[in-house]
Amino acid sequence: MHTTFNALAEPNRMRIVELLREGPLAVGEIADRLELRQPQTSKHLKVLANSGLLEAKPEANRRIYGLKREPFEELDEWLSTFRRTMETRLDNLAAYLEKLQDKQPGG
Amino acid sequence: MHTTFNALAEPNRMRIVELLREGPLAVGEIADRLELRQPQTSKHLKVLANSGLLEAKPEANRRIYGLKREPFEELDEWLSTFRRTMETRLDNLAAYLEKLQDKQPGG
DNA sequence: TGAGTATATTCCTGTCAAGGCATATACGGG
DNA sequence: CCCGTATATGCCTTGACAGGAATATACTCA
Repeated sequence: MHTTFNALAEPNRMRIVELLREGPLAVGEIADRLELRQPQTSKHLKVLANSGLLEAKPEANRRIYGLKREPFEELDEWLSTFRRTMETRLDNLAAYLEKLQDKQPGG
Repeated sequence: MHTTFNALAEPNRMRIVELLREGPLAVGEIADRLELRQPQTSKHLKVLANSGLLEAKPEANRRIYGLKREPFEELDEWLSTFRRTMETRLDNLAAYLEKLQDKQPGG
C-alpha cells in the first residue's frame, strides 16, 4: 500500500498517471506531452509499473503503458475503512460539527 | 494532493496514521506504541500535520494528535473521479472483463 | 544481416529526508 | 523562580532517489 503512495508522491509520476487517464500511451508520447526526457520517463514508468499502477503492452516497436485498476480499487477499500473509522470516532466528528456551526462558546 | 501521498509514503508515518484511527493520542503514547524515539515521532507528526492529515490539540503538558477528515475526503473525491475514468475507458475495462471471464476469444 | 526507431539501462552527481543524539522550549506545581 | 515532565528543534551522517547524458537493447523492415 505505501508503495502505491510512494509512487504517486513524485510529481512527475503523478502527472503521468493523470495523463494516462485519457487512455494508454507509448513512452515517447508521454515524454512528449509532459515535456520529460525519454530516459527519466522510462524510469518513472518502471517505478509505476513495479508498484502495480501501470501495465505495459508491447506493440511492435513500442510499449504502450496504461493504468491498472487494482491499486485504485485497493486504495478505495483502504479509504472506505477510513470513512467508517471517521464516522465512529466521535471526537473528530464533534470538532467537525463545531466548526460547521461557527461554534458557540461556553463548551 | 501529492503532499498527502508524500506524507503517507513513509512507512512510519503510515503506521502513525493507522494507529490514530483508534483515536487521538499524545506524542509519547504514539512513540511508545510504535517503538519510535520521541524526536523522530515529533518530526513525523510535524510532517503529517503540515500535510493537513493531523491536528494537534494542546492539553496541559501534552499535545494530542488526531486525524483530520479533509484530506481523506479529498482523496476520496480524487479516487472517485478515477473510478469514473476507469468505467469510461473501455480499453482497460475490456481487459478486466477478459480476465474475469477467463477470456473467451472473439469478443 | 544491417539500418533505423523506440525504449531501457548505466553511471554520475546533487539534493532531500530519515534516524540518532543532544538540547531547547512549553507547561504545570510548589 | 526552580523543578520535572512532555514535546519540539538543531546538527550531523547516511541512504535513497531524481535528473542529465551516453549507451545498450528490442523490434521492424528491407
